[in-house]
Amino acid sequence: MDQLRDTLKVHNLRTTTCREDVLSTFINRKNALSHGDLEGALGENYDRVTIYRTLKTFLEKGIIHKVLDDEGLRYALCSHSCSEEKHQHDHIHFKCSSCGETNCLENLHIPAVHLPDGYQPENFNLLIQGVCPKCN
Amino acid sequence: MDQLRDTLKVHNLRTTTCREDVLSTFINRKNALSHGDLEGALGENYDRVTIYRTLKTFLEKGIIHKVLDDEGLRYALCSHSCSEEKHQHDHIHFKCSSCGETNCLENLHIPAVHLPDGYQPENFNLLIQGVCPKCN
DNA sequence: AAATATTCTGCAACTCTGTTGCAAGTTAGC
DNA sequence: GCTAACTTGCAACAGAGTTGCAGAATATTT
Repeated sequence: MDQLRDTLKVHNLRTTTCREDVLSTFINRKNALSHGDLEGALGENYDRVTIYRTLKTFLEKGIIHKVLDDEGLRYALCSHSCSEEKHQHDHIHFKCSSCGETNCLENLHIPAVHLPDGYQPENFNLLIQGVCPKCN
Repeated sequence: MDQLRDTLKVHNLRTTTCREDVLSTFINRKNALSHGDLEGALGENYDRVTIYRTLKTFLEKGIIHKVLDDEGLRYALCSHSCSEEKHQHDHIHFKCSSCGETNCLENLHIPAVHLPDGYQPENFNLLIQGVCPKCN
């Protein structure tokens, strides 16, 4: 897929099979993935450390973003072009307590919150846990 | 402090110095604490494992709740009486990117969100990162 | 197409976080 | 005070994440 290479190029990253594979794993599975998920999917081909570093690089370049979770950290693709300079996310994350999948609800935005004086918000993260449509 | 003993008793927990100390640490510092914070404060008196188990117990009994965070897990006191059966939290967490403290904004509630059909929400967690009044 | 500079990868080693089993110590209730 | 039930500390382990370094791969220049 040339699209993978393009994405990497746009973010000034060299094309390597590991990066292509990690990226395409994010694209194919659509939910948020942990390092462990990726290691499970690609671990035979790449070293643990390489996967960690790939995630870190993607994070810095704005290709993926962190998804907080009761039981750890996951990552999901940034939909709108985030950059090295600024991540901009205001969508909601939903974690299913039945199947365990976490997904970005791209269409739902976090409602505005009026903070008391003195608080300067920069970054919002809303996680909703419950049962997803598939498991319902 | 008898209040500490009372709190423990209410939740059917035996009075031990470790539990009293952990509880009073949460009461004195008012922000959310990680296991590491507690180990720093009490680590010379108690074993790491004991602190872990104390946190786990408090969590199950509804004395503290989890606070999600970019860089790990913290815990904070439940203000309204949560129980073993049900935790009920709808307040907002604010993490200061300058001093690193995370606090519960007890007075601010998470705004209602209208989820698409099929999603059954059970649990909300909103983390706002930015600069707090102290660091502003 | 070859040489070079730059960047990535794998390995080894390590740190930090969190868990489990078990024996010894402590608490609460009688 | 005695007993049953619970809690703690220790040791050992599992998992998550990081760092340094040498060798391999990529992009670039000629």
